[in-house]
Amino acid sequence: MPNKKVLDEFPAAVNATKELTEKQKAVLITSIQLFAKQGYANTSTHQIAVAAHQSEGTMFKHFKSKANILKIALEPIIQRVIPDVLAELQQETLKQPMDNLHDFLAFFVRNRMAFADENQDAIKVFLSELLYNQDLRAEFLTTAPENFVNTFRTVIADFQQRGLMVDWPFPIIFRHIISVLTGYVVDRYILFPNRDWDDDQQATYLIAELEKVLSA
Amino acid sequence: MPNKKVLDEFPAAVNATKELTEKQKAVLITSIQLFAKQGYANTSTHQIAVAAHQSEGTMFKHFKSKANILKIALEPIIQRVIPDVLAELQQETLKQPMDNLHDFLAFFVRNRMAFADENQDAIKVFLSELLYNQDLRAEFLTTAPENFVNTFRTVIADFQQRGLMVDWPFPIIFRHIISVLTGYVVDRYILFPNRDWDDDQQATYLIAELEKVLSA
Amino acid sequence: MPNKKVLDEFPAAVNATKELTEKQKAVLITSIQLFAKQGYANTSTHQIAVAAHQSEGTMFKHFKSKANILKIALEPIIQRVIPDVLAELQQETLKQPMDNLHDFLAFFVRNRMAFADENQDAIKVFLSELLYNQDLRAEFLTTAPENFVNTFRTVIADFQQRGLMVDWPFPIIFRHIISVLTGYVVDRYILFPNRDWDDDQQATYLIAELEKVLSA
Amino acid sequence: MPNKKVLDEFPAAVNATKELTEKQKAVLITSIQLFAKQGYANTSTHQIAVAAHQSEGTMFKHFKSKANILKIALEPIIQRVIPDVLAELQQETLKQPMDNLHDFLAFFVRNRMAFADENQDAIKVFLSELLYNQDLRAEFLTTAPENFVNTFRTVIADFQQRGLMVDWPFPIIFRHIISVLTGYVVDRYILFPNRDWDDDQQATYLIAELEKVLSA
DNA sequence: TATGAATGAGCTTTCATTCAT
DNA sequence: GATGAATGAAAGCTCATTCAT
Repeated sequence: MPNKKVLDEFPAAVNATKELTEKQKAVLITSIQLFAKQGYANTSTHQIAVAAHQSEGTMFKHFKSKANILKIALEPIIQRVIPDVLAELQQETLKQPMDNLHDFLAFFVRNRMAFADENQDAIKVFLSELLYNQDLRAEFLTTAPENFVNTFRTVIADFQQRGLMVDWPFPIIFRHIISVLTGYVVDRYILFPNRDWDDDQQATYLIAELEKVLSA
Repeated sequence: MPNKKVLDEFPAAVNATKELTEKQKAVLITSIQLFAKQGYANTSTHQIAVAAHQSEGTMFKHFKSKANILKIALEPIIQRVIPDVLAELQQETLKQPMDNLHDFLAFFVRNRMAFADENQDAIKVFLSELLYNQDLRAEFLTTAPENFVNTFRTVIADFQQRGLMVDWPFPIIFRHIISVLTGYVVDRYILFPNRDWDDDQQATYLIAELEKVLSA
Repeated sequence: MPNKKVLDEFPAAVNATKELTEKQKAVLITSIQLFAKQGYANTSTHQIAVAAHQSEGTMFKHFKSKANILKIALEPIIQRVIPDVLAELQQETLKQPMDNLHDFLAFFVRNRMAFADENQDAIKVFLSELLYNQDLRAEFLTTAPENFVNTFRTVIADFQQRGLMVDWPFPIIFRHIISVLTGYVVDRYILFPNRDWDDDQQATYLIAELEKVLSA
Repeated sequence: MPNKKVLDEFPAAVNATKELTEKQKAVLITSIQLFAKQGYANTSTHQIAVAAHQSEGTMFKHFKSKANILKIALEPIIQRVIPDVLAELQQETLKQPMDNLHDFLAFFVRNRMAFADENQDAIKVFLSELLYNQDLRAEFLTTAPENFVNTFRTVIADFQQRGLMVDWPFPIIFRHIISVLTGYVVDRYILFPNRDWDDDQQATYLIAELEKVLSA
C-alpha cells in the first residue's frame, strides 16, 4: 500500500480550504499512479476517469483541467517534504537531545527514506514534471525556499556554529544532501525497483556517505 | 552555441554507418533543443520540421518516426558519456602519471563538467525520457554496463587495491559519484541556469565532496 | 430508398448487443453508400462524418476505426443472406408444400433478387472487399459455412434424395447457383444499373437457367 | 510461373505502338503481382519501384501516374480475352470441323481455363478494379463490345441458326456463360486457391453445366 | 537521361474540454 | 449536480508526384 500516506495527507494539506469527496480523492490517487506508470502526457483524462470510477464531466467540474489535477495531486509532496520531517524531528528530540551530526543524519536519512517509500509514485511524477511543467516549477521554486530551504538553512547553520559540520557554503551542502538522497531514490524506486534491496544496509551507507562529507 | 559538441560528435557516433546531410543534422539538433525547452511529448513533428527548415515528409522518410528522431539524437549521449572521458584520460596520463585520487577526481570532474556544458540540452532530454520511455531505457540499461559501468568498475577497483579509495561496494561508490555529478548538472543547467555560476569554484567543491567520501 | 432494408435489419442483427442511435445508423448507411460509389479506400472518414452530420471524434468513439465501420456495416449482409430466405421459405411452405424443384427455384430466385435490390450498395462493397480485406474474408469464410453453406447442403441433399435434382457433388451445384445469381447481380446493379431492366423477365430466365441445369 | 503469358503478350499487345524495355515490363508485371496480393489502393508506387528495381522518377517519366501503370498493365487482359480464343479456335477448326455444341464448349472452356490459370493475378485485379475505377470501366465497356461481345454474338447466333442452341436472347446466354466461368475462376483462384483442385474434373463439370443450359 | 530526395496535402486517430440532458 | 456524448483541432505519418542534380 505504497500510496497510503499520500491519501492520508490530503486532509491535512488540502481539506483546510476544500472538502474532498472520496471520489475526488480517488481521482488524485489514480492520477498519480497512472502518471507514475505511463507519464503525464501519455495518460488521458478518460483513462483517469475510468480508473477512478468517475465521469469525465464531474472530474472537470471539480478539477477544471488535466494540468490542475496534476497540480493538486502533487501539492502534498511539495508542501510536506520538510514539514513532516520537522514535526517528527521535534518529537524525536523531546525523547533525547540530538547533539551530534551522526544522530541527526541517521534520523533524517531514515525519515526521508520512509517518506520516499510511501510516496514513490508522487515523487517520480514530481521529478519528471519539474523538468518541463512551468507552472509546477514556478510554484515549487517559490514555495520551497519558505518551508523547505530556509528551515534547512537554520539547521545547517546551527551545526556549523557548534563546529559539528564542515564550513562550506549552504548551497553546496544543501545540494550535496539532496543529490545523495535523490540519487538513492532514483536508483531504488525508478531505475531498479525490482532488485533485491536491503534497506537497512542502504541507510547505513547513505548515512556514512553524508557523514564523511559533512563532518567538520 | 551550446550544442556544438553534440553536432561534432555525430560524425564519430553515427556517420560510421550513415551519412547525415546538413539538414538531417539540423533536424536532430533542433529536436533536442525543442525537446529540452518543451518536452518530447509537447513538441510536434510539424514544429520540428519548420524549425529545421525541412518538410515533414522528408523528415519521416529519413527518421521513420518521432520516437526514432529522439533515439538517434540521444545516441551520442548514451554512447559517449564514458568513452570520451577515457580517451582524454589516456592522453592526460601520458603527460603525467596519475597516482593519487585527487588528481583523478579533479580530471574526471572537470572533464564531465565540460561534457555537461556542451550537451546540456541532450542531457536534460535524456534524463527526462529515461523515466517513461521504455525503449530508450532498455537501450541504455543494456548499453551502459558494457561501455560505462564496467569501465568504471575497473578504475574503482584499481584505486581500492592500491589502498587509495574506501573499501565500499562498487554500486554504492558508483551511485555516489553519479548522484553528486548529476545533482550539480540539474542544479546548474535545469533548475537555475540563469544564476551567476562560478564554474571553477563549483569544480573545487565537487572534487572536495567526492574526495572526502571516497578517500580511504 | 434502396437501403431501407439494410437499416431495418440493423435492429435484428446488431441491436441485440448494442443500441444504435439514429446518427450511428446514419454513419453506417452513409458509409455503405460512399463505399459503394467510390470504394472503401477512396472514402475518407472525414467525408463520412460530414455526410452523416457527425463529428469525426464521435464517430471514432463509437466505431473505433474505419475498418470497424465497414465491418459493422456489412455484418447484416454476412449474417442475413441465408437466414432471411430460410425464414421466409418456412412461411411459404406453410401455405403450400413445395414438392418440386421449379417452385423452390422460383421462390429462391425471386426472394434473393428482392434482397439484392434492397441491399445493392452493401453487396457491391461486400464483393469488392472480399478480395483484399483479410479480416472480412476470414469472418465470412468462418461464418458462411455454419449459417449458409450447411443449410444449403441440406436442402440440396433433400432434393437429390427425392430424385428431383441432378446427382452432382454439392460444391459444383452450390457454385453454379451462386455464380448465376451473382452474375445477374453484377450485371444488373454494378455494370449496367441504368439499363431498362424487366425484372420479371430476368427472374423467368434465371429460374429457367437453374432448372435446366439442376433438374435430374 | 503463372504470369509468363502476361509478359509474353506485352509485345503483341503494346509493342506495336510503344517499345517497352525490360525494366518497364518488370514494372508492369510487378505491379500486377502486388495489386493482386494487396489491392491497388494498398500498394504504393515506392513499393512497386523497389520490387521492379526501378527508380520512382524513371517509373513516373514513363508511366506518368499510378493509375496509368494499372491501365497499361491490364490492357493485355482487356484486349486479349477473346482474340486469343478466336485465333486458337481457327487453328482448331482447321484440324477438324466443330459442328456440335459440346465440342465447341469443351474447346472454349478448356481454353479459357488455361487463360485464367496463366493470368490469375491480372484477372483478380481486373475484376476488383472494374467495380470502382471509372476510367478502366469506361475503356472496358467501350472496347469489349467490339472485339468481344460482337464476336461472341456471331458465334452464338450461328449455333442458334443451326438449331444447336436454345433460342434465348443473346444477353441472357452471354451472361450465363460469363457467370459460370467467372464463378469458377473466383472459386478456384481467389477464394480457395489452396484447395486440392482437379482441373480436369472441373472442366468436365463446367462443360456439362453449360451444355445442359445451352443445348436446344 | 536517370535518379531518389523533397514536397505538402491528406489520411486516420486521439484527446482535453464542453454541453445538453 | 452528475453524466457521458459530442466536438474539432491537432497529432503522427503516408504517398503520389515533382524536380534538382
